[in-house]
Amino acid sequence: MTKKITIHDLARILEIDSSTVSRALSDSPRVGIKTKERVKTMAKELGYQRNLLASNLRTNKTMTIGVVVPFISRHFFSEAIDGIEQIASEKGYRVIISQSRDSFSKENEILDGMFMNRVDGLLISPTQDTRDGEHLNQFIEHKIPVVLFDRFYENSNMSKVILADRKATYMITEHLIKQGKRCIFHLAGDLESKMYKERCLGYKNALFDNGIQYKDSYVKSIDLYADKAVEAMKEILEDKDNLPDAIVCVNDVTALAIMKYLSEETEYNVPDDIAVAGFSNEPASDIINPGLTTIDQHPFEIGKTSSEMLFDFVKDGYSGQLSSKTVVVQPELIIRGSTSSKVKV
Amino acid sequence: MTKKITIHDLARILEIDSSTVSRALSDSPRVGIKTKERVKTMAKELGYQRNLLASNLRTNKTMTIGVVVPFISRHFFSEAIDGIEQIASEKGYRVIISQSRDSFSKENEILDGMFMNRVDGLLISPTQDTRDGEHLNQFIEHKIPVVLFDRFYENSNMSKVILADRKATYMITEHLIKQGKRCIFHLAGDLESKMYKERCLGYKNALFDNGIQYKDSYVKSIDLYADKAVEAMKEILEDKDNLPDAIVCVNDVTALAIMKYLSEETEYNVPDDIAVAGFSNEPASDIINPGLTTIDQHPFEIGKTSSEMLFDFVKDGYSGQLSSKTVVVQPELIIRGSTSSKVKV
DNA sequence: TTGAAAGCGCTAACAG
DNA sequence: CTGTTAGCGCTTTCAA
Repeated sequence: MTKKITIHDLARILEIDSSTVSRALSDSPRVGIKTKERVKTMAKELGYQRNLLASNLRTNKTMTIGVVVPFISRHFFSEAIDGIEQIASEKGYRVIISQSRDSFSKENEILDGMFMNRVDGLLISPTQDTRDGEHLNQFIEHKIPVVLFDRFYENSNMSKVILADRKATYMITEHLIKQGKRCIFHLAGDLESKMYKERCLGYKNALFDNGIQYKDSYVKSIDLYADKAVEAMKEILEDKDNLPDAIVCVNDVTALAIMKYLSEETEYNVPDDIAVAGFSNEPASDIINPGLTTIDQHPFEIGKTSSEMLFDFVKDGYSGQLSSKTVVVQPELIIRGSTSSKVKV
Repeated sequence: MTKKITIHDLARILEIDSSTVSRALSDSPRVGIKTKERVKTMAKELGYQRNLLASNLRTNKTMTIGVVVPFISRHFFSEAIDGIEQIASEKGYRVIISQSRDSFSKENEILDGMFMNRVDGLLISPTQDTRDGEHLNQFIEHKIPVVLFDRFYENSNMSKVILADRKATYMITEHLIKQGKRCIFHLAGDLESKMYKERCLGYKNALFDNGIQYKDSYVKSIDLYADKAVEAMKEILEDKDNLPDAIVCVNDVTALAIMKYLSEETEYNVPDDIAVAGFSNEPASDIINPGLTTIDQHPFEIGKTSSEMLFDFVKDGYSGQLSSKTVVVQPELIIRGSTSSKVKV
């Protein structure tokens, strides 16, 4: 193994001091132009690469931000990460990413790891089960900026970038009502979770505001998997006296599963008998026929925005007060054939 | 800002030496059980978190591996990363991920950064344009294990985990032939790229082995975007004397776009008039109707396998020779309605 | 079982 | 413009 070159090696060869080498390599104005060149040339020649561990230890900065998401491979998060990464790399920061797999204890481990690695900032979309910000305290205490995105817990007075979830389902539901739908069901997620609670609220509010009757049995809270969704739909369809003419799903995966089920295994037509709406605008929702009406959450923008907010804090060194900022991203209703036969496709 | 606690702080408070604290915290047998407890309790109480920068600098290990992919948000890669992350976290390693956005210069920057951060190993799926392993040399020279996955360049004698691409398109094409298709087109990617070249070869070989006639005009090489694919398809359909009865696409995105185009804007029926096959088994391909016949590349497995291979090297410290291992993952043909009306849905 | 001391590679006062 | 010196926080010999 070729021993790694250090500034001392360069210094010895060039017969100057290692501090001069260090300055030369970081383009300090306090070193002669000729020496600078000599150093840089030699550095290149020997394949010198600065040891960031040492450098970071010394400067107490890592130029690295940590990103924690439940699942990297989820469309929403991978898009958001894309946005985050773009901003970070523009600012010369590196990004380290971990997934909690929606496990609170894993999330804790990750956060400890990131703290030990001395990230300069943290972007996190907490697990479903995260009910408070206790585990983020070590960051706050040491003035390491934290920005939550997409998901957050109640009463969190931390900075965050979130979607207007309530408004989103409100928009969907209102749209369905305008289509003449009157018996609108809602396929919900875990209602203990702030996000799904909000989405459910938007749905209910829209019904209420439009004087549409609502029954508790219209809301089904399930584990958000395709098979669970189909199961729930079957149950719903069994009650012949209370058939839905529309269903607002809390995400696209379940909505798509239900559409597939309806078209392949039942006689119900989408959207005429039963309209189906999703949430997320997954790529697949534009590919199927009819297309799935859904909400675009602009994940890429959310990533960019939260990242920009973080860097504002990083730059100012949290100088101001612990000002907690909240940016609410506006959802976009994408109307496709699954709720409206007037729409082509 | 609460000053960060160090082992020296603990040492001072407990009136012992910092080296003892260090040993206690890393559970060295060379420290008394009682002291160990005292240290750990106090550490917890004060919220001590080891500074990994210092620790890593000292031990010259970071317990971190680097992962470089073209696009994080691409289904294949996010699944692969999932697999990688799983193995790494089992072994107690952290993962730092970057995307090259298929830019060779960005890839180079990333690699330099990872080297400077002293990753203990590297997993990389190079850009399209990467034609040699020059920029990986610094890792090799310093005996930092490198494993390529999915993509690789020609003549690379580095360890890698790849898909049997040629076999995959061979399987697809053969399947189409068995369906009675005779005029089979191929929508290819950049044929300078090893991977797409291989896929094209598989297609050609299958035709040849089955005595099916082949013309150069059957292969269209395009930029792999949905709109380009539709464009190419339109062109193909213009030549009424040479209409295809099947088309083998080099990925799902293009295949799905073509299916959508055919069903919405033409009279051609899929699969009876024109069968369509893709490559990747994107989630959408199972959701549309008819389903898209495609290849499952087992990205999660590829991630796991390459990660396991890397850790074998990391563990052995590259001890053996520079043995370069290659694992070829077998593709799985997923037959759906887009190529076979006998398959339900 | 514990302490003393050195040093990983780098940066940044301070001096000259 | 350059050198000297100290030290970031940790681990690890060596010595007791």
